[in-house]
Amino acid sequence: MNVSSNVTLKQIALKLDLSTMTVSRALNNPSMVGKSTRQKVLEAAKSMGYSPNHIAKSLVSRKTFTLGVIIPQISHSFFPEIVRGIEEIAYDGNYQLLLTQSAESFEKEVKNIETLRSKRVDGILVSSAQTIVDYKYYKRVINAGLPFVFFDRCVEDIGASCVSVNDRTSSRRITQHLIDHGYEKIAHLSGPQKVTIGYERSEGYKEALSKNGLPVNPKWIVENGFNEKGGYEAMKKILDLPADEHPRAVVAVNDPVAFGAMEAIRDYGLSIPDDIAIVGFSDDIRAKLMPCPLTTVFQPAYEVGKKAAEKLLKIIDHVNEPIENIEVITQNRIRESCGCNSKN
Amino acid sequence: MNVSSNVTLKQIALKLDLSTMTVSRALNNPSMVGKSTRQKVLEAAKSMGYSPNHIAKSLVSRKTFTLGVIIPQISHSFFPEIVRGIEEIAYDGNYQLLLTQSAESFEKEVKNIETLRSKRVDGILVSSAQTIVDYKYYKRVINAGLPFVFFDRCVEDIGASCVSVNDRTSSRRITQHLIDHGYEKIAHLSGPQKVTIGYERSEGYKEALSKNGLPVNPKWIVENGFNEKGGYEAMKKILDLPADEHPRAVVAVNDPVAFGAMEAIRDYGLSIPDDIAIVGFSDDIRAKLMPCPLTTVFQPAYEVGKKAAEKLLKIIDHVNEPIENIEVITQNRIRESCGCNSKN
DNA sequence: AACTGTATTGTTATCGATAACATTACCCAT
DNA sequence: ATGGGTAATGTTATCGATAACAATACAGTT
Repeated sequence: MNVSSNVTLKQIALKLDLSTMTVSRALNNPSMVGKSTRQKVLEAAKSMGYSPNHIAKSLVSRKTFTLGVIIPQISHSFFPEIVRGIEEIAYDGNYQLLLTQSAESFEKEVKNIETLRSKRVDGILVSSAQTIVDYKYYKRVINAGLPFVFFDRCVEDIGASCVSVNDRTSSRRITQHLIDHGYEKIAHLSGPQKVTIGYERSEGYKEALSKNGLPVNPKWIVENGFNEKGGYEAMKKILDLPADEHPRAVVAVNDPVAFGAMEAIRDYGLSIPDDIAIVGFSDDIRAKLMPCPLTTVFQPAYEVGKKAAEKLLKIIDHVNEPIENIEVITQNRIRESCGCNSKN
Repeated sequence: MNVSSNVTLKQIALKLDLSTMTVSRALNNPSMVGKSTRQKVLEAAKSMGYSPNHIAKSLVSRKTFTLGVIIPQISHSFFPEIVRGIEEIAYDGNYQLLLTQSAESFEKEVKNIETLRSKRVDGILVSSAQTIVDYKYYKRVINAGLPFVFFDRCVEDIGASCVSVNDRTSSRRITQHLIDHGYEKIAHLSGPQKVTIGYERSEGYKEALSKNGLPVNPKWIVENGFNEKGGYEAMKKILDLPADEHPRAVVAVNDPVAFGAMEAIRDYGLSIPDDIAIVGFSDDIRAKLMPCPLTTVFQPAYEVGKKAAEKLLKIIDHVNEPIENIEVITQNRIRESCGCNSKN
């Protein structure tokens, strides 16, 4: 039996010989209704299994208590933690989440946003796809007045707030940590420069070098994606240089790339951190389990989700909420791959 | 400017001096409308930034193209992968997901389901909270005719289909693997028996022992939650037995428990697998990185999500879709902690 | 010229709930 | 007894879209 025959106010009213208005009031504004009437209505509603039709309510109130969330892939890196944070804030404010994945496809992203708009969500949270081409599209949606907040992967100067991690300064800080160890020849396994986090982390790396008067050697900067395999190959390319051109330390754009690089270093018979030190970014759950535990940067993903949802709710509730770039601060996780805490 | 002033059919109609019906038809049933009229409507709709109001449509059609999903915690164990599977199937069928978390609280779960019902989702997918007390509540919702599918954590004999992993047979199989190694004294670090996966995995363990004529020793069965800490303490309790009562192998209810147990074993100066062999369940991303890589059971989470969503869509579309228990088959991941592939 | 058919457009009622206004009944003060 | 006030309930219109039915115009047929 799949015919969800939903009970309506009208049916309750009919049964009790009342007007629908009275029934509605008995359920929502009890003080405006006679005591005995209210009692009868409550009983009938319960026994008939009444569930208020939120759709009809939304049509009148122009409010759905629903937020749209768009992420590249829910199971990827720290998105589960971000979504957890978003959901908790939403729940506390009586909102629910329409969760969609873009799978890094701009087309899917647009289709999802269009559907969310049609469903009249009260606001949208977006971590944009890597393949994004048409910023104008976002601009139109934002100008149409839909509350909008970017998180993690932001699009700048487009009239929307953004919550992210201080990628550049974090990258600069962890690079500085290597410099403080006394290393001067420091390589960088970078991510795609079109992606914010790829670009920002590279900039942080370069800033740290310049600030300390160290030269940036183009041979030591290799861009090859965000995963283990990319890291392995990128590192190999560097290790194929003559031994006297080898760097003494490596800054990887994220932990998986660092894992790949560590394997490459071992495959070359070199040791971490004695021959080559290395640091990552993201504090992957595996980082501390590496043969030489990886020094890396921890990103408070849950906080990012919370802050993004909080900002969105503020925009929804207050007409003149300002546009902000909110940076959630990372923390270094100093382990052994940088040369600290060495067992020797 | 936060006033999302949404364009309506009426506004387009007014501007073009047409009836709303004609505008509606131009957009949805183009063949019923004159060519030049259609052209004008399409242009106006685009230039005015028209977005069809799905809320109003839903009110008439009694269909929202939205599925409710309830999970304990999105960032926990394999839920991200399950949700990814669900979302992909939903997307292909033009549905979207309202994602909610119960945080293992039955009260939250009920509140979420009530809201989802009010929002008139076309169906609900549930992985039930551990603290669930009142199965009657589910029964009422299901009897009300709302398409309903459980996944991973199921409630049986309640009139709803269920998609899960073959926990019992998987547990029996991995236990059998230890027996095939020749081990006879096999302990079990179990999970809470009220929770399906806890109970089923224990049963599988016991079945394997009985089937091979091995006695079940109550001292070797310790129940202490689902995480590392619990595993550590449970294992400690067993290792505190006189040495001649030590088991030769251990079946842990999941990988985190196994990780904790492995630490306890090492802390007792014993070696894995030479003194005590151990197996886990879930193929946690860390399993293969352990000092002695953990033999465990891989659960195809993505498949579970896909199957659950597919079943739900079938129930929504076909009145007489039967109730089914669908089991997704696991695979052993044989590594070294069981005694296989040993480096010695 | 009257008739039928088709293509195109318009009107009305509806989905379920509620805001805004209207009505009724009854109590109390003067 | 009359008027004013309040508590309780009822009526109507509305949110935006669409199903069902209605109307119009014009072409082709006999």
